[in-house]
This record gives sequence, C-alpha cells and structure tokens, in this order.
Amino acid sequence: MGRQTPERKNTIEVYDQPLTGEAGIDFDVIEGFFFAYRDFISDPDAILEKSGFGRAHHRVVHFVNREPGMTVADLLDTLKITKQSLARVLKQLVDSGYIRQVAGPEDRRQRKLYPTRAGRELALALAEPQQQRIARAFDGMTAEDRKAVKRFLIGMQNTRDE
Amino acid sequence: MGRQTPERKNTIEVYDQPLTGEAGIDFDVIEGFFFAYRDFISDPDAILEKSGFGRAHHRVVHFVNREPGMTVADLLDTLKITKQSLARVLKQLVDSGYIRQVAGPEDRRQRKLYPTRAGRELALALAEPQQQRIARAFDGMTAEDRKAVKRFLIGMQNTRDE
DNA sequence: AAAAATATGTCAACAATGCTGACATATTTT
DNA sequence: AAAATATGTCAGCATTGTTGACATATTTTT
Repeated sequence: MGRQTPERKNTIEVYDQPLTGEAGIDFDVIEGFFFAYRDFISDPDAILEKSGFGRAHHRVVHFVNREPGMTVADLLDTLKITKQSLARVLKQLVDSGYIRQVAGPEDRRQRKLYPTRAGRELALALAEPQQQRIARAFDGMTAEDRKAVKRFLIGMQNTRDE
Repeated sequence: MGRQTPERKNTIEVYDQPLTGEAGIDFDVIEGFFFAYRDFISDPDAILEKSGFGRAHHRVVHFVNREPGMTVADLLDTLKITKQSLARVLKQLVDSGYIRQVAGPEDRRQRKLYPTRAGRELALALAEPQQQRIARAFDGMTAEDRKAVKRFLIGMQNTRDE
C-alpha cells in the first residue's frame, strides 16, 4: 500500500494523494452506487414535480400498488419512517385521489390502502423511465450477469429480523 | 398480462391486485435498489451521528479524499448541488479540522480542498462498513459476476456531457 | 363490564439538506 | 479600465425526516 505521507500546506498537514483502492476498498462500487442511485431517482422526480409531489409520495404510491390492501402499519414497516412523516404525504395522496383508505374487514381499526385508477397509472408512469434505465444497463448482459446483479442488490440489504 | 379490473370499495374504484412484473417492469431491481441503497448509507450514518455530521458531510469528505486538490467548482460539479448548499457543510468540515482550503497556486481565486489527517481517517472509517457490506454481497460471486455488477452500476448512470 | 392494549390520526416543534435570489470580494481576463 | 470568474455570504423557503404528547376508535385481556 502507498505511503500517503501528509504534506504541509500553510503549516497544517494535509493529504495530497488520492485515496485509492489500495486500502482494499471498492471505491468504484461505492461511487457507482451513489451516482447510479442519484440518477435513477431523478427520472421519477421530474414527473412528480408536475403533480407537486416528491420522492416520499413516490415510495408510498409504489408500495401501495405493489401490495394493495396493506395497512398503514405495513407501510411504516416497509418504509421505516415514523407515522407522522408518513401521515403528511399519505394525506396528500388520499386527498388528491391517488389512494383510498378502507377500514379493515376483520380489524376495523386498520386502514387498508388501495390505489385508485389514477394511483395505478401514476405508479406505472413513474416506473417507466426507471425500467428504461434498467433495460439500458442490462443491455448486452447475459442472463447470468443479470442474476448476479439481482443477487448483489439483495446481498447489500440488511438481513431481515435481527 | 392480467386483467386488473378495478374493484369498488365504498363506491370508489380501487385496484386490489398487486402490480407485478407482468407489466414488463423489473420491480425486483427497482425495489432492490431502493432497499440496498438505504441500508448501504445507514452504516456511515451511524458513525456520522457521533460527530454531528450528516450524509452531505460524508459526500464532501469522500470526494475530497478521492481527489485532493479539487476546487470548490469541481466539487459542486461532482455533487450537483448549489454552492449555498455546499457552503454550509463545507464550512463545518473546515472549522472542525477535517478539510483544509488552500488558494490555488496558479489561479488564486480558487480554493483547493485537501483532507487533514482527521479527514482522511474519517473517510476511511466511513468506507469501512460499506466495504464490509460490499464484500458480503460479493461473497460467493465469480469475478465475472462482480464485473457485471460494476457494469450495471455504470450503465445506470446518466451519460456524461449531454 | 372495566381496563389495557393496539391502530391510527393529529398538533407542534425542530433538524438536515436541498433550492432561489441577491449581493460582496478578490482575482484574472479582455 | 471593464468584464468575467471563483468563491463567499445573507435571507428565506420547501421537502422530508425526527421527537413528544395527546386523542379516538376498536379489540383484547382481565
């Protein structure tokens, strides 16, 4: 590994050598993940702006479409945010007619969440440019490679329970 | 593709069928990316909390370590944020002794950025748990697979220039 | 039936990190 | 000398996260 001796610039020691992968760190993955994710969410961001919504709304619309009938508690557990934080965006989505809340048939304290037609269309519209991006990234990759990518994404996540 | 007929719940039509990959969308990648990224940044978040810093500080410390001597303009271009937004976190990092600013030797209007010893150590400490996570995700993967992941991360990014 | 627990909602305040607009200073280029 | 550039700073605002406290409806437990 490199020496990386600190240099003195104006009487204070600083490092003028780049921090590289020599330290055993996959900086290309760390940075690739940052840039990729940033660009990945910029697509739906542009669409959401027109409706006056943000990323938080996107997540709610997405998961409610993925699992219609999920409860508020389910959603909080998925998003890992507080109910007060969710309440703001959820209220706006309900008021705007993208999501409906229905009292649970067994437990009537629950509020089961469903997308309206507009809600489903919004979810699809938001997913579309993201899918385009994924398709482009997958272009020219073997089925094996794509599997590796999906395995990677799962492997990067926290293990359930704990 | 599925019928996905809207149901009526309390006189308003809603969808009670999950939105699945039938629509030609890789939801496993979309969601995998979301969960993976969230968990990925939670590791350094925990470390930063002790110093009273946030994610924005992390990014600055990271890139200044990766490219010591970069100017403020370089950093703004990399992060794609406004100078006012950068100013807040950069000032705190300079005041706390993690980063030093040196007037450019050719163009003295520039402020070249360098990490101090503490700044380099912080960058390494923040990268460490992320590297652990990457290593775990890569565990059991072939060199071919890992290459695919890196290609994917690049493919997901916006093309330069434009 | 009464008490406790649960699911959800709401009010209020605050923090981090983006943004825009305006203006100041030092330095370099024209 | 004037214009352009690199940076800094002040002020205000938006989004989205947080805590804490308390209210309501409903279900479960005692």
